[in-house]
Amino acid sequence: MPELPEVEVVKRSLERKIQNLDIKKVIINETNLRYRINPNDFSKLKGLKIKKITRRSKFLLFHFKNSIIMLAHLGMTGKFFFVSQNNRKSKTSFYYNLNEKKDNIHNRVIFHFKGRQKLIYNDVRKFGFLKFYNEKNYNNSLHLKRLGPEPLSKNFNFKYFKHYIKNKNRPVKNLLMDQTFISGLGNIYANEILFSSKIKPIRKAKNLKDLEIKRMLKITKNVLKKSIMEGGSSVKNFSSLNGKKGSFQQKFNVYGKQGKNCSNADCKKRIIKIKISNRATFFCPACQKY
DNA sequence: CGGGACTCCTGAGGGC
DNA sequence: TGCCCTCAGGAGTCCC
Repeated sequence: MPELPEVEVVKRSLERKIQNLDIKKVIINETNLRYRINPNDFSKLKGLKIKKITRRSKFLLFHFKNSIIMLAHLGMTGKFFFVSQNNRKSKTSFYYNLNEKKDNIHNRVIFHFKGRQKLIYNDVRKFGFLKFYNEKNYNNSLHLKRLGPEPLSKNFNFKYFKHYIKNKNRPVKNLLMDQTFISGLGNIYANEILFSSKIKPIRKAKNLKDLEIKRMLKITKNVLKKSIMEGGSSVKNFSSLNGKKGSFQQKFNVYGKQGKNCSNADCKKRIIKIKISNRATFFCPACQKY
């Protein structure tokens, strides 16, 4: 799933390519994404340049001329591709084997630029969306206004964390996935952060000790930074294009590893899988005992 | 108001 | 081989 590091990587690689290109036309193959597409929004883009792309949490913001902002969310399976003149598809996003012919079925929106380049929004499951705002109102949008701090910002700190968890009976894993507490984590990183922090996913948030909070803060930031540097953990090894499922999972310590040996060398236990709030949760019963 | 349950969607994978 | 079932889950909405 695209989480903060993957979205950040997409942002960086896309921006280099499409900044200052002029939109010639936009072809919409599917209007029924997470939110129904209004083709009029896209026809207004004709002749406009993309000034810049920014990221907030897992959202991408395309800043066009005329103060138009397109808010994009990749959902589960959303991907952007940039296709240049030589027609070589440039992967800016991840995960699936891009057997191109077959995958073209899922090209939902295609932005054509002057000069024959294209930006393709591809999304198998249609959980993602493209929605329009302007420079004045986007921050108050339904999607952005309630978001918690960026994990890598200094606003995500001990004081904030400690204050927030007071009286919170929820499992700490739910807390990590709660976008109003911290924005940008999803199921994979929540599982991995708890493993590295040696904290049991069902632990009640309010019972976390100060030292554990400090450990989690540090690990959260480190895991995300490292993953961005490596091009997004879940993208790792994907560039070979073989799309073998195991190739991206091998980076993980617990996610999808139920029944496998714990990756800590001195631990003999196997990773187990449970459900928390109906979400798959993986942990080592020995390393994450409390 | 907090938080759990449900919902959208399609393809992969397992069982028989 | 093919059919059917379950699972994957971000995040908005509903409801207790």
